Amino acid sequence: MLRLSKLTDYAVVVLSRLEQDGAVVGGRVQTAPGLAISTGMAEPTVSKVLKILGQAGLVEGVRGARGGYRLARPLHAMPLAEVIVAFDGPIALTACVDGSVNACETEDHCPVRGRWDPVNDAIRHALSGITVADLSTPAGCAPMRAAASIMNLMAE
Amino acid sequence: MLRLSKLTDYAVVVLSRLEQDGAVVGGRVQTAPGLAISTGMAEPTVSKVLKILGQAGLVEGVRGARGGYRLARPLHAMPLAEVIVAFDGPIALTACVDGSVNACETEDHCPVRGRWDPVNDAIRHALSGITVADLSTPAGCAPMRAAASIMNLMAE
DNA sequence: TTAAACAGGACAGAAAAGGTACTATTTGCC
DNA sequence: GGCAAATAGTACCTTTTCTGTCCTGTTTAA
Repeated sequence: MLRLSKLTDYAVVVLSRLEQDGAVVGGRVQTAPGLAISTGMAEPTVSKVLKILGQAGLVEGVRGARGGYRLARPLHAMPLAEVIVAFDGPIALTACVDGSVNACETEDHCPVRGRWDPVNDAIRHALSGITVADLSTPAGCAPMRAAASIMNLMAE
Repeated sequence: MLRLSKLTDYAVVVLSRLEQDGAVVGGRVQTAPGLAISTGMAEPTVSKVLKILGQAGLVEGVRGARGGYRLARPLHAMPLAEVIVAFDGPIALTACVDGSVNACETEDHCPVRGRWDPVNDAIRHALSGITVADLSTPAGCAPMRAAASIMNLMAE
């Protein structure tokens, strides 16, 4: 139906892990290699996720030796929509969107112009109440080999 | 953010056009070539859209000479979600969601597993109130700079 | 000075989407 | 009965996008 990037899912995992590791606001930092190990994901992939999260202002990167990442905000103050936007970009309903403005000029038949906006708004509204904290499990959750599983799933 | 197939958009156009042409329940039928002309889309593409809509039970195909398509239901009784499902499949937020339950045997380790469900539900709920009729405009439709705007949004 | 770690960009392989073409089947009409 | 129109289904090729990885540069604690 609607597709999210896998990186978005990874991001939630990484963010959850950061919180579990105490890499929170004002806390100590966690390195990308460390997160790669604890999440079971490949290190370059974790790095990529963290870089994007950093650009989005969701995590704070500390450079240099003894550097790493920590959450820029508590997860419960981090709207899921921000994560999605960071990885998937703003709502993009393909279609009339595809260049060729001139091709569309001749078509005053198209009854759909701009009509997806209510849908987009509805989805944004639906997402507005959800934070990353709502997607991360409580403490009891053990480290995840899941990443490997996820990759297997991807393989299909 | 969230991506829909182009065909989904085409479908809304075609459905709207069918209604405009009076190809409604119990009405006359409209042919795929005819719809291609009136919508400005390529004929094979229109055919593809109509076939899928037919399989989804949203339009009724009449075979043979003088055949064509008509709406299986009024647009206001046609949830947009059904159209989306027909073209984009059920909600599939990354890996864990679609199929292959057994591949995720270590599911109790995955902090995210099943956690996207609330998101999916929220989106489904948001869409549940929207019908195709809500997306089809009355006759005098404005040209599309809106599409260009959307495109710019996407581009970033 | 060195090493650890982030930052940024670039790239090849893989997957999916988009569009098209071809064939088979059905059915109204002469 | 035959022809033509139109849907139904399938398969294919091209293009685009995604994914994951690598490389180089920059920063900074020890």
